[in-house]
Amino acid sequence: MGDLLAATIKDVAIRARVSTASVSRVLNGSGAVTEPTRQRVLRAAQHLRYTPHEAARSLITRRTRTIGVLLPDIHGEYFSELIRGIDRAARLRGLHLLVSSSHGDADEAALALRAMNGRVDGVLVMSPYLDARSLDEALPPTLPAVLLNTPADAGRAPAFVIDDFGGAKAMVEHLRALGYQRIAHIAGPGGNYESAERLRGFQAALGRTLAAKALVLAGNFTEESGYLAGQQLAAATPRPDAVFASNDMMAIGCLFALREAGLRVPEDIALAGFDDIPIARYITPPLTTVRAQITELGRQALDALAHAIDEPGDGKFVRHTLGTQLVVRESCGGMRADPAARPGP
Amino acid sequence: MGDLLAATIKDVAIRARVSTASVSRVLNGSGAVTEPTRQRVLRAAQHLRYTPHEAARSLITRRTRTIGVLLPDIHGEYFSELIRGIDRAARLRGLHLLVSSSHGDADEAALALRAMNGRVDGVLVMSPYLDARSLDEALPPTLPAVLLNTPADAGRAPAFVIDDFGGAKAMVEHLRALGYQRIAHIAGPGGNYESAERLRGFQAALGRTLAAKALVLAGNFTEESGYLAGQQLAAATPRPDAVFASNDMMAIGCLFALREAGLRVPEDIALAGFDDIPIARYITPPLTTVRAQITELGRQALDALAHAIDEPGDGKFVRHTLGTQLVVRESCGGMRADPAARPGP
DNA sequence: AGCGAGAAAGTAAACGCTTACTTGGGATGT
DNA sequence: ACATCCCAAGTAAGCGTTTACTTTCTCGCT
Repeated sequence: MGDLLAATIKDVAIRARVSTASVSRVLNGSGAVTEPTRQRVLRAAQHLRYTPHEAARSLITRRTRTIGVLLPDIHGEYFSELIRGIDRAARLRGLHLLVSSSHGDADEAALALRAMNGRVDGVLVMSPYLDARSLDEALPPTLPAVLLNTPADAGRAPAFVIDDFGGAKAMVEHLRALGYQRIAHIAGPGGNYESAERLRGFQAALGRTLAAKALVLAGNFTEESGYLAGQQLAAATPRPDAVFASNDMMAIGCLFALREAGLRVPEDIALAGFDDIPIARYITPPLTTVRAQITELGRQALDALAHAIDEPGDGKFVRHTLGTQLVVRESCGGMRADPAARPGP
Repeated sequence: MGDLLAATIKDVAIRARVSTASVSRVLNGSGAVTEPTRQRVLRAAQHLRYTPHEAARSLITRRTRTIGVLLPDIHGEYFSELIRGIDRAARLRGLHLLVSSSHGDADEAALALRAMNGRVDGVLVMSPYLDARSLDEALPPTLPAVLLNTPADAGRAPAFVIDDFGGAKAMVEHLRALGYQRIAHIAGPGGNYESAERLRGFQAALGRTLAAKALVLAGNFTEESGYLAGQQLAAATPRPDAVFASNDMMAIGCLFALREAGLRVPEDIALAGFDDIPIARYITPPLTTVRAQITELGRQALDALAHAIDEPGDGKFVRHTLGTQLVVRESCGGMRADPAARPGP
């Protein structure tokens, strides 16, 4: 009796000498069954190593217990922290994750989204590039969704966003309070919502006149783009006395370039980042940054999605903003006591 | 009227005034259809925003076009690089990824594996903790699988492993060649295959007598455990003159502890890691490490799995070993010219 | 003893799709 | 003009589940 094909509920039913309905009832704990029947079914199922075929099950129950996760092309620790938060929350609820990452443009994202039809009960979409219309078009109208770090006008679903504006503003205000005068910015990719918000925070903290003449370099959130920007900064005249990078990765790349150019951080030039990825505290000097609770963002978003799936038509498409926290370390000079600034037990 | 429920093939058929069979034929490009029919169907489908229900489709085709990815609790860039490699290769083949990460023990992994039945065409399992028997038990016997960094005796499926032993050995030999005498090791978690192999490589390079008295500290691949180990190392007498950490994350944590203890790297103590995660080149001093092509590992594994799915019963459960490469940077003193050692454009 | 209530188990109809098989013509060959 | 072949399109079975509905008993009650 080779088990070339996996056992089905029918096989179990035959072996246990009951109907498939009873097998189903036993396995799902629904309906009433006598103990002897229960035992027979359980034994048969175990013997055949039976596992229900999920596709068949979800066809009839209209539930896949899977949620789709659509991510842009994000790198490194930001990515892993986010997934970690989502994965944990999902596991807690017994949900599976269908992950599709590395989406450059809206078309790719829309395609991936369509392909998820019938595979997922809802989607978590991180689409810093998509505006409301593209999203509405891409999302099947029935599909519960939760948006992450998405522009404000994308009102088709609840959204969770990091307070990029507030965090950036606080950071730049901190730098100004420390006495830095010429603060430059390494921006994230164009058209990206988070990037834009952080830039806006940067400018808001500087005020109209200062912002107008501030040096803003283009980047794309990778270490490498930070490195390139760092080279330009080191060569600029007049040289800025502080740099606020739009994320930690770029700050780290920048740090490397600055050091190569013979500049000391923070003595010659202060450096700050955004995200507080785990590595930030381990570089030299430890990086002053804005803590964004990425794992928490993932967790909350998944919880909200799970809720939206269980209670459809709750209708309130609230936009939740997760606060940030200034983490002062040594890369900007003004070191203060801060429990988060040191690693360790 | 309202599209409370997503449109089905039937709706399309009715609207196009053809049978569902014809709709299916048009949409899948199978069978012959006249151009007028084709057009009608296409128009109807578009108008209804029809997307086939994947669960139904895979129920009959017995293909899900999805592969399961089972990962242990790995962190940071190792994780994201691996996923990136897998995701890219999957996208190229039009495959979806059902990801389940953060599995501590074998039981959890087995559970996750079972839950994937009927959802995936095959699985990619990274199970540095699982031995052959547990795996055989957990894996549905019919399910194509590819193993990642798994102990050698797990012969149920093809495996892709990093040459942890060779890489570690080469690194320690390099350290010895540089003249270091008392080389310590920060090990990875117990029971982990990679950890064990790297330790074995460390010992092999030292030779029996030296290995017997070498300082080996326990770690678990996190920065924090590296930090703790670093504190112990700084306090040890006699203090080692070099440390080989089982991965880069721990090396980075260790670096931080050493520096806190007032030690200079590499002058007072040399430091080396393993993996060459992207960040390794950006810390100070840039970390000498062993490059493991993690992205490539993911890519090759996925390709092999796709092949195993398309051509079942190919039967050759080969074990592929991916070579490593010594990346000499500054953390061990003996700086040499090496293109990989510097970042840049 | 007879009857109804309830519990346990079975029957069969979906779920949305693909596909082997059948049907119905029009074109072709003689 | 009639048989033959083929192509386009339709019919319906079946993928593995769940579940509403039905059947069959066993009890308890009068």
